[in-house]
Amino acid sequence: MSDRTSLTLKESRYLALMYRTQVEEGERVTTTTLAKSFKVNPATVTEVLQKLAEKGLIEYVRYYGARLSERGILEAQKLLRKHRILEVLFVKFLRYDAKKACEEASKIDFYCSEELINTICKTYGHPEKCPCNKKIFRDPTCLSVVS
Amino acid sequence: MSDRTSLTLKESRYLALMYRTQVEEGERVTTTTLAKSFKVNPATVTEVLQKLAEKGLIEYVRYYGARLSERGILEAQKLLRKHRILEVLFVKFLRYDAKKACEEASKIDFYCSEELINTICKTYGHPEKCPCNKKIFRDPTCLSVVS
DNA sequence: TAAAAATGTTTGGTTAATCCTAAATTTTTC
DNA sequence: GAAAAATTTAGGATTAACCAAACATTTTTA
Repeated sequence: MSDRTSLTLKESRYLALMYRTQVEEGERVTTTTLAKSFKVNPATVTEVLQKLAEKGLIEYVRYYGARLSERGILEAQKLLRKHRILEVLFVKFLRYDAKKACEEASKIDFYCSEELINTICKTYGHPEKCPCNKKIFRDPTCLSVVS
Repeated sequence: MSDRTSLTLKESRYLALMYRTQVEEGERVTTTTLAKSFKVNPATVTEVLQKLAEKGLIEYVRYYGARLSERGILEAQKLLRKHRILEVLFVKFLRYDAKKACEEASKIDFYCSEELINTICKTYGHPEKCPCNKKIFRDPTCLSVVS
């Protein structure tokens, strides 16, 4: 059986989307919204939300909606950090445009280690914004500068 | 249901290992060998081999062993190409040592698009060897040079 | 060469992640 | 407050991975 706390790919996608709606856009996260975004049946969303609540990543109120917990926010930021650092790499190093960079980042962000991401981050001098100008979150362990 | 031909992560790992034993070391691939390598029960290996045979990627003879088919060889080379190109990137760009580069590449190789890999390949002038000196296979569609 | 040992397969499970439909429940809206 | 809309529950299905134990085959060895 898997950790009672580790995230699956889909779960992490839910968190990231919830982060963008709740924190970056200040809107309530509803089941229907998520269902539409992920093109799944609302019943599926409910299931995932319950799982995320069990794992302590969201506070979930039946028939109302969900809100990221402290830990949920941190997890979402971790994924978004990975995603955005990869975007920086793809734009700067491979000269991809922002859209393509985003697409390719989406395929691997979840699987990249934090260590790898931090190395890239250092290489680019700890960038603060991704190519589409969104904030890149700090990782407190990612501070030194490449000599 | 998934494609009758597409590969899962584990299946692709089996192919890559079979490639290394069969093609690069000229040895027979046995169920036990695979079971030990992947630390799984032999019964699990048999299952995967049957699946790979169904998908036309290996020729599988009960009680004897398996041998990669033409298509299996191509698939294995695709994955190994991705893996090795990533190693080049991590060693040259991030100054990782070969071992660390291999570890990090293993986490994402399967998920990287061929297009991404080809862009990296071009950027490094179509390298022919990975940091541990193994051959990097050519992708016929990866020919042009970055201007 | 026959029995023992090693190897490999089959059978019959388990678990986890995703997803669905239909029915039931709750909330919202008119 | 009743109908409409949103959400959840109940009950399933599928697929990927895995395992143990029983069985089959091949190989070794005495």
